Amino acid sequence: MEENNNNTNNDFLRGLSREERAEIMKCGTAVDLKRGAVLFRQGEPATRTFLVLEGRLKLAKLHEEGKEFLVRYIGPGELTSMIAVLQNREYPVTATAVGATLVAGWDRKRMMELMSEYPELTFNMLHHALERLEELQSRYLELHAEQVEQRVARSLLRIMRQSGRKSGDEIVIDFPISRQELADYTGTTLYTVSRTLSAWEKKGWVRSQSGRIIIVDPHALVLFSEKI
Amino acid sequence: MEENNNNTNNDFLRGLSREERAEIMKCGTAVDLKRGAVLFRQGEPATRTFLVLEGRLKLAKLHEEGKEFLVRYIGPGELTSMIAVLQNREYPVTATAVGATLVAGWDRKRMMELMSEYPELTFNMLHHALERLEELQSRYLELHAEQVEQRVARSLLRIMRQSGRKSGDEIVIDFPISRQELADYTGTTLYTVSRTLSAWEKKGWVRSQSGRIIIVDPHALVLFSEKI
DNA sequence: CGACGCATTGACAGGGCTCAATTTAAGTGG
DNA sequence: CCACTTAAATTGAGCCCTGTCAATGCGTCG
Repeated sequence: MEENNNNTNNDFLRGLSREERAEIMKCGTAVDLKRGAVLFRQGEPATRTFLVLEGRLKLAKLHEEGKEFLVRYIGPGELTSMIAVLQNREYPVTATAVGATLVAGWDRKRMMELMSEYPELTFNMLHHALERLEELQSRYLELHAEQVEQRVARSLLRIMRQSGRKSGDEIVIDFPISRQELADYTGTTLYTVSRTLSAWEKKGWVRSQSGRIIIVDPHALVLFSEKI
Repeated sequence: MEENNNNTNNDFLRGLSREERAEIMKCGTAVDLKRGAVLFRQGEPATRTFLVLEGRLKLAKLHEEGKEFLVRYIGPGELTSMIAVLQNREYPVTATAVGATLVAGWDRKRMMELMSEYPELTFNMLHHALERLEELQSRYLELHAEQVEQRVARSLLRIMRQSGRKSGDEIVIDFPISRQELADYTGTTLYTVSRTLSAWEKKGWVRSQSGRIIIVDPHALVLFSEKI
C-alpha cells in the first residue's frame, strides 16, 4: 500500500513512449464529469471506450427490479467499456463519477486504428481483461462458498487495495462509500453490512468518518477474511 | 441452436488464412487426453496456453475446503489459460477432459511471438476474454439476485447454448453432467438441483437419460428463468 | 449378483433477508 | 449559526429459503 492511490498495474498506456502517448491522447475526446454524473448507462449502444485520467468511476450492473451489483471502482490509468471495440454491443454496466472525474474517450473506429498501430494497447487491454476475469472468478466462488461477514471483509480489503491510501497506521478509503454500496459490492444487504461494521467498530478494526471508511487494523481483517 | 455442437463465436484462429493457421498449429504441441484426465491444475505455474481441437474441457475453481465453482465447459476452437501469456502466473482453475479430448498447447515465449506476428490472435483473445467477463458479471449478479430454481434454469440454458445439440424437437446436452456439477455451475447443492430437476421432469420440461440431460421444453425454461 | 456411485426424498435448522421503528448525520435556507 | 428537512445508518424481531444430514432407491459395471 503506497502513499498515492493509483496502485493499479493496469495502465492502458504502459510500455509506450511519451510521444506515442501524446499521439494517442490527441485523437481522444476529453470528458469532464461532475460528482454523480453518469458517463454511460447499461443497455445503451456501446460506442466509446474510456480511460480515466483523474478521479474515479463506479461501475455497476443493475438487475431487473432492484438489486445492483457493484462491479468495481476504477481510477487513473484504467480503461472501461473495452467491450466497445467489439461490434454492436451494449454497455453491460453503468459508469458513474464518484467525485469530479476526467476521462478520455475513443470511438470504435478510432480505437481499432490505434490498436493496430500500437499493438501494446491491445496487449494491455488483454492484460487488464484477464486480471478482471480472474478477480471475478474468485469473487463468484466466494459469494457462494463464504459467509457474509467474511465476504464483507474481503470486499473492504479489495477496495482498500485498489483505492486505499495510507494515513499514519491506518488505511483510509478516501471516497465515500455507503453501506448500500458496500452491500452491492459484496452481494448482501445494507442491514447486514451495517451490523457487521458496527461489530468491527466495537472491536476497533474499522472506523467510519463522514462517509469515509477507515481501516484501523488491516491485519485483523485479513485474518478474518481468510478463515473465520 | 444448430446441428453441430461447436456453436461458439470465440474461435481463436478466426480471421486467419489456412496457411497462417497451419503455421501457428505447427509450433504448438498436441496433447491427447483421456476422459477425466487433468490438463492443468489450479495453483500450478501457468506455463502454457491451450486450444481445444476436439472434445471438451471442464474448467473448475476450487475453494479451500470443499466447494467448487464450475466456471464453464469449453469446446473446439476455444482457448484456455490465456493468463499464461502474462508473467509468473498460476492457473486459476483446473482443466479436466470431459470425454476424450485433443488440445494444442503453446508456451509463453512461443505464444508471445505468435501474438506479435499475428495481431489477430491478440484481438481474438481479447474478444474471448471480454465475452467471458461479461458472462461472469451476469452470473455474479444472478447468483445474488435470483432464487436457486431460476438460477438452475439459467445454468441449463447457458450450457445448452454453449454445448447443446438439437435432436428432433428436443435439445440434448451430449456429455454427462452430474447433479453435483450442475450445482457447482449454479452455486447451489446437488440436493436442490435434484429436487428442481425432479419437479421439472414431472412438468415435462426436461428428461434425464443415462447421465445426459435432455431439454424437452426450452421455451418453458426460458420463461421460467426470466421471471418467476 | 453384489457393490459402488449417483440420485432421490424427507425432516430440520439456521443464516441472513425483510420489514419496521429509531437514531444519527448531512444538507439547506433563512 | 441554528432550525428544519431529508437521507443514511442502526437496531430489533420474525420468517423463509435453502443448505445440511440421513436414509433409501436405482442403475451400472465388474
